[in-house]
Amino acid sequence: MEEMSKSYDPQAVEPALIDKWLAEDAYKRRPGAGDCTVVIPPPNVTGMLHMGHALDDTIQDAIVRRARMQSKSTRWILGTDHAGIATQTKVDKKLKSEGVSRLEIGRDRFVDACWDWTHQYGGIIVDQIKRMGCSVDFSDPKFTMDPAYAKAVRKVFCDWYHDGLIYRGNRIVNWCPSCTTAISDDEAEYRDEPSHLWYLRYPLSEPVNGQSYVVVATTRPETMLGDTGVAVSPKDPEKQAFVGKTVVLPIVGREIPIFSDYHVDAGFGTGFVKVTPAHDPNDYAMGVTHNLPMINIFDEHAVVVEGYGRFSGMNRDEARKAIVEWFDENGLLDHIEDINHSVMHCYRCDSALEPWLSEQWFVAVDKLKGPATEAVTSGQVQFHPDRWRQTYLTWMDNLKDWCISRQLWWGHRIPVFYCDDCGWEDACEQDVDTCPKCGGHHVHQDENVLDTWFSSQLWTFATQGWPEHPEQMQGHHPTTCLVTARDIIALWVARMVMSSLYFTHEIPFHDVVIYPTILAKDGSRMSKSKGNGVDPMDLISMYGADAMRFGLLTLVTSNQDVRFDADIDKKTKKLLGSARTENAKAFVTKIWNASRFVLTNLDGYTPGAPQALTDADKWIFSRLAKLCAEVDHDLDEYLFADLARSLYTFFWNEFCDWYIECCKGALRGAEAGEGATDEAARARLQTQRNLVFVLDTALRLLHPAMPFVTEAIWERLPLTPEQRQTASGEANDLLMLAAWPDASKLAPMVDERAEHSFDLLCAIVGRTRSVRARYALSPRQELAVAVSASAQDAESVEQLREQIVEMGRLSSLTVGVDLPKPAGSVSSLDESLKVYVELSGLVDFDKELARTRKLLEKAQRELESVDKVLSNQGFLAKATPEVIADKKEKRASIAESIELMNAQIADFS
RNA sequence: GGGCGAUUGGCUCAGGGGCAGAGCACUUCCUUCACACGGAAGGGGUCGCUGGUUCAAAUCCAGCAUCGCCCACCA
Repeated sequence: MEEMSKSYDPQAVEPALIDKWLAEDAYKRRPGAGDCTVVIPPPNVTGMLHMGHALDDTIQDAIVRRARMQSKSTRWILGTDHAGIATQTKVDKKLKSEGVSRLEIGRDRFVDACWDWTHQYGGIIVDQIKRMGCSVDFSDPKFTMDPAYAKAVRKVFCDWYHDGLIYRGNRIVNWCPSCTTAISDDEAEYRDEPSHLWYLRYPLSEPVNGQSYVVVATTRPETMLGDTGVAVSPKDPEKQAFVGKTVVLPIVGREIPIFSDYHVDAGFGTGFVKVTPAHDPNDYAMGVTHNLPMINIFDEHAVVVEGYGRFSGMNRDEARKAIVEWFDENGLLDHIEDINHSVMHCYRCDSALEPWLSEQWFVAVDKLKGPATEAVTSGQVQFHPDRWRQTYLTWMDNLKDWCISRQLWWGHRIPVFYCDDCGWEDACEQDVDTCPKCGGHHVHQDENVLDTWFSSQLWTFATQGWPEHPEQMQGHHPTTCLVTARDIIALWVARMVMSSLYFTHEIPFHDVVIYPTILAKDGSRMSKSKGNGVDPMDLISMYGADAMRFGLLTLVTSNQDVRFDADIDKKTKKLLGSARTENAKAFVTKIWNASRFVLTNLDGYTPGAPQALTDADKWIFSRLAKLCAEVDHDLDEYLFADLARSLYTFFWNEFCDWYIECCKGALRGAEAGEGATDEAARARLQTQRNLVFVLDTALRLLHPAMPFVTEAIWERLPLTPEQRQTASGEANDLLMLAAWPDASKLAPMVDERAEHSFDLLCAIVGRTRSVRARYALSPRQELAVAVSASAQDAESVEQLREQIVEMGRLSSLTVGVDLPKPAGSVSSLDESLKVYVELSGLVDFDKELARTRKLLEKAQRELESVDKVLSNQGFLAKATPEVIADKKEKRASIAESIELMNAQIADFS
């Protein structure tokens, strides 16, 4: 076995292990007892891995790695999303930089360019996922535009179309004039912008109550060209006289009616609202109710269409300026107010969206939302943390029909075919070129493509052979869990539940794990434009993948967002470091070094079962058994911060700080050469076996969080082939496939008595260290210690005598029941022991005297406060017996401590 | 407007009726043969504010303040 290098270099070890795992086919889907199926939330092909992905994938890997070690049937499906708008935007930009527009090259060549882009960049994120150590099935990646996937998408569309769930309609949609596509409500972003409220005068056809005009307030003066009415509130008595009258629309000269509608808020503006049904969702609703004409004044680029004189051909901003000027010049501009106006923006290109009347495809949701609600209220689908259930249910409750058409070229084209000759129309799973009705050949397909979420909603089953090979889903659907971010609970999670229930009659997953959003250190969202984003690959190159993963897991609490502590150079935007990840890196190094210590102390080792020789062994076994149960619990409940904390505390603060130190004596014992006895040699061997056992088990438990360093060490452990077997008993030499520790088998090792004994050791050793530090004694200064204890505790201390003397650097250790205070000793109460450290001649007792008096005062104050509680009748009557007993015990301990201090003061005075 | 979260040491965060915690940073000591990416010992907090419930509140409840997120609306 290769020697362990003095320092651990993740940059060398990690890539080599990835190659090894892949070469040995360890990532492949595995048969087994029990199932663990996870689909990776498909990142956009255009993307680079960001912190959200890194966290998402780390969580999934931890889940999958444990399941694999348990020899469950694991299937972790990899894939990417074609991301319609995102990809089209990038390809558009690329073409533009080459001096071509997509309109010039046409649809087919543009789609080819998108495929080229996909092939060129789709692999980047997959490589990054691989570098993180994610044990996803790289051999069978999915893509939402794969031919098989496309078939699934098409079947879903056709079935819903024929079942009457998909329909076409004229609707106001959020139109992006730059992407020239409809954007769903969920994809639009509101942003407050300083703007104005323009008060415009609309002349009445005939005066009303002596008034010759009404004043309307608008933030969009340019849309007045399309006005077909003026509305007032039915609750506004003063305005009722105007209802039924008409105004003459300036510029256009159209006579339009004044009517009353509940949409109008009498208190806003003047109480008169201009109504533009083709360019505002509310006005559209009023237009439908009142049968108003819907006049579209903009083309797809938000440029004023023909027929409006000099205003035609102007874009929105030009038209606004020109129209306001016109009103001003003609004395119809009443006044202008400043206002903060929230404007919808395209979440991709950030252009202001235009409410625009157009023909779109919709999914009717009334039949889908009931079952999808039921799946969650019944607990079949569970959210972790549970509170996200409410987000899901609220959204489901308010759900409106879903606009699924997008005016893009990149995506699944809507499979509806039209016959130009006879007007036939149908959704078809196969392309059609001859009309089945009239036999004509003038058949064309709908130009629109589907919303990206329409295809990704099928992700759990379309990636598993549905609909052509349903047997592939057998035993792997519903999937185990979906790990994702909270901002797509509605966009994606909810839609997966709806479509899965409809088409597979199953929920898509049992558990939905929502992790906190990672914010920058200042609490703002990480974003490219702000330059405050952290690239996970930078973290990996600075600290290694294990450290990044572990650091990320410590962040996964039930919070809804967390700040990542990375410092970024403001000028260069370079990552300077992250304390959290740095600490995780130190932990990786600690694991390496502790293991190196164990492995370099194995001379004469032969494998054998662990067996406790001392309370120290019993203690660490007990702690290990508890850790194992804790780790299982944390993974079962998706409590990753707790998982990381448990592992860290056990390995560093218990195993390294105390147990290994405790073992050093026994390991050295037999090295004394000729003097070594058989007994010392036996103790040494058993200590080695115990160390290997604890280390081996700990590495297995650490593996899902930190796969690399644990695998690198484990291959060097002197284990038998049986010990290396998989959980199902197959031969194996990878930790990744080795059997997961069985908590129920370790449970008998829990030993509360031994844990108490070991606490006594820590107390005595800790006290001597503390005394040395206080009096600036050399760490090498040996001290004589006396301990007064109960009979049982005295026995425990005797049991650990060797370890205490060694670790505490004692010249002598006297143990007894009711032992008197040795002269010249400093005393203290630690745990249930009175510890006397003899310091005659070593220190200045005046100093100690002053310190003791101060402590005594504090203890007396404490005693008073405890006595106050204990004399409180309410407390005695209502507190639980345990709490009262604890309090009494505390009082006794303070009293004892005071007694000790008094004795000490008497001694030193 | 509706909902949710946060507010605990200088920083990033745990905890969740009965002794206030971790990591980083800070102070002192230690290069002793696993580890200075280390060890040991320390200092540092009125748990956002105001009330209430309770024998007991950092923890539960109400209100307030600040920060943030989601949903809806915005002529």
